[in-house]
Formats: sequence, C-alpha cells, structure tokens
Amino acid sequence: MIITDKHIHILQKAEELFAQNGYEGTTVRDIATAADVNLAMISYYFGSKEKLIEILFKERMEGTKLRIEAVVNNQSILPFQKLEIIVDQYIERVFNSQNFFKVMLAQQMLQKNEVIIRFMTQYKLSYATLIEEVIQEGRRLGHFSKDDIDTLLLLTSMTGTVMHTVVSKDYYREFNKHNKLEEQDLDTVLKQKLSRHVKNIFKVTLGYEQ
Amino acid sequence: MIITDKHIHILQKAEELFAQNGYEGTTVRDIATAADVNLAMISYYFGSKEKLIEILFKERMEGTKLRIEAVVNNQSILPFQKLEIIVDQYIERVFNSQNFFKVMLAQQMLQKNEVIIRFMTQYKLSYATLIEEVIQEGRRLGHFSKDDIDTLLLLTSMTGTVMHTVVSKDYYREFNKHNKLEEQDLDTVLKQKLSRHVKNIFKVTLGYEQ
DNA sequence: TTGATTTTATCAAACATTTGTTTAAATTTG
DNA sequence: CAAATTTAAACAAATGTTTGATAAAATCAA
Repeated sequence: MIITDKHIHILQKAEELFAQNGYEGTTVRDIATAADVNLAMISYYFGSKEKLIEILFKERMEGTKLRIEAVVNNQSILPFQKLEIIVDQYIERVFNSQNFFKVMLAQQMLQKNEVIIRFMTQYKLSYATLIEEVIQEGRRLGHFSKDDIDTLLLLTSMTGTVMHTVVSKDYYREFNKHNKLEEQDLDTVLKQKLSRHVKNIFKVTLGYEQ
Repeated sequence: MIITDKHIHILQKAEELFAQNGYEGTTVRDIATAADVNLAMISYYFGSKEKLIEILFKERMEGTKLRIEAVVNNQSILPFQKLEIIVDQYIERVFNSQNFFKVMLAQQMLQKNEVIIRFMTQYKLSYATLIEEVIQEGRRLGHFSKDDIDTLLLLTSMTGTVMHTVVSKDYYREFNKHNKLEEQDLDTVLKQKLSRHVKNIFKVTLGYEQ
C-alpha cells in the first residue's frame, strides 16, 4: 500500500481524535470532518476504520527499533551511558508523540485488534531484548552489582512512569505551582525531572556505582 | 440514591465490560445481557449509561482515602515504614480491583466526564497530600537526605509502574518463563517484585538510609 | 389473616439517532 | 479519453432511551 500526503494528513487527524476520544469514541465522520475530506474518502483511502488504525500503527512504529539498536551496538559508549541515552530517547519520543502514545496505551489496555497487538508485542519485546543485552554487558564489565535484574519490570517502570506523567499532566499542573506555565514549558520541566528520576531508578535497580 | 444488591450486581458486570472493551465499546445491551436483566432495567436503575459509570466511580472510591489516613496518623510507625505500607496497600488494591483501575486509567486518559474527573482529582490530590505529610515528617526527623523531592512525580512513578504492570501482564508472561503460571500465581510474583521495586524507588528518591 | 389498592419492578416492543460502509453519479487529473 | 478522485445520498445495522402493558411486592384498612 502506497501512503500519500493525503493518507498522512488523515492519519494525523485520526490520531488526534483517537487520543482525545478513544477509538470507539471517534466516528468516521469525526475523522472526515477534522481532516476536511468527504466521509467516503476514509473508506476509499483506508478500506475501513479498523484498517485505518492498523495503518496508523504501522506508520508510527516503523523505524522505532533502529534508533536504539544504533546506541546498543556502539562500542564507544559505556553500558550505563547507553541506558541513559535510551531513557532520554524514550522520554523525548513520548513527549514528541503524546497523541500516538495515548492511543497505544488505550490499545494495550483493550487488546482487541490482533494486528495492533502483534505490532506492540514485537516493539516491546525487541526493546526489552536490547536493554537486556546492555545490562548483560554491564554485568560482564562489573559495572552493575545486582544479579537478579528483572529487565521487563525495569522497562515497565520506565514506560509506566513516563506515560503516566503525560496522561496526568493536569493533576501535576494543579498540585504544583505550574498553573501559569505554558504547555511546552511544562513539558520541558517534566522531561528534565523524568530524565533524572528514571535514570535514578535504573541506577538503583542495577546497582550502578560511578 | 439507594444502592441495592441489584445495583451492585449490574455495576460489577458493567465494570468488567468497561475494563474489557472500554466505556464507548460497551453497549447498554451488553451490560444488560451480562447482568442477566432486561435492557430497560439499566435506565430504570441508573437513569443512563453515563450515570451508571458515575455511580460506579462513586461506589468504588468511597472509603479509599480513610485507609491511608489511618497509617499516616499512626504515631508509632516511622516515616519510611509508613511509605512502605502505603506502597503495599496500593499494590494490593490495584491487584484486587484490576478491572476498576483499568476503567480509571481509561477515564484519566479521555477526561470526558466532569463528575468522574472531579472524583479522580480529589482522590489523587488527597493521596499526594498525605504522602507529602509523611515525607515532611521524615525530613524533619532527618531520615531523608534529599530536599528537592517532587511528591507527585514519585506518586506518579508508583501508580504508573504498578498500573503498567497490570496492563501489560501478557508481555510479562511471554518475555519471562512464566507461561505455565496460573493467573493468581503470576499476580503473586508480580506483587512481590513490585513491592520491592517501588520501595526501592522511594528509598533512592528520598535519600533514605536505614 | 383477608382482600383491595398503591407502589415498585419487569418486560417486549418501539423510538429516533447515530453508526460504518456502499453506491452511483459527477468531477478532476494525467 | 480513461483512470483516479470526490461527492451527496442512501443503506442496513446498532445505539441509548422511552413507552405502555403486565407482573410482583408492599401497604393498609377491614
């Protein structure tokens, strides 16, 4: 299937609506209106609403694995530094694509679409495998003192902490003094705090001493 | 409004379906069928589908705050021990009410219903306030060395880690060797791991030395 | 306890909208 | 001119809610 600019435009609007109202809470008419195309164009371009979200996942998840593979395979970076880069990359990616990650979280909860489940499983497991490699490397070099490390729990702690922060931004604004902050400025603050916090979680979980 | 056994039964089935298929993905007919009552009974008992989920939240969130208040106000427990109890209580509560917490997470993402938003905000903020008190107490006693503690980030890290673990249990099963484990046994393993992990996060974030 | 009366609960059917998708004609593009 | 795109209209199915009739339960005077 060939993805044109029109596809991309519709997908982007659909993504916004899915993040805002959920998949079931978004109608094909909503998408058509938001994308400023005729209702029938959704079927014409994507076949169905279900195919549309599947194509959205295919589009968004392409090339995700490559970036962290480059880090893991780089010999000149020390294991813990690799993990720090992975953490920062993840935070950056979530904050740059908040809508998609919300859609992803919703899909992870509902587990209705087989195609999407496969995408996400593949994504998560390859991610975990790469991190596992780095942890093994760190252990071989004697950088990490803990020897009963649950990689997936550590990964889940990272994704859970970051995702939950994005999802509950409003509480954050209300509880702290950040009422006056602009959306982007709040994001900058949160990214910095998350980076420090998650790296700390890695540090203590792995038993890393600089 | 008086809640009868019939109400409770219907709410329980609705909760299951909302967790499984989302609020929009669950029809009133689905609920009626699952609860084995006539379709019209849902309107008769709750007024509407929206009122039903609001009443579900009201029911489930009652008395949540009380339990941790009892811990916080207990003078014979040391600050960090209080936090440990709070962590274990939270984990226990999520695992005992997985369906409701999934519904809650979905509602937190979508933020559509004003009544529910108020419930959740009140819940989260009172939770954060109580934890803040314990942290202040620990700082006064010189138990915690860190002085720039972001309570809400710490709380979000706990809820995010625990919730994400519940939501992505399937990945966990697949990645680790737990394929053979029964649902309940897996939960026991995860609860233990989470308890240790989250307490560690608290420890390192607060700068607690025993 | 009776039996009449009112209130509450249950039901199948119907209601008006909204849903995703298709059609067939019209328009634009190469 | 032929293929690809766009359109308004229509389609059947599904949606939340209401209706009006019936059954069951509760209330109460005798």
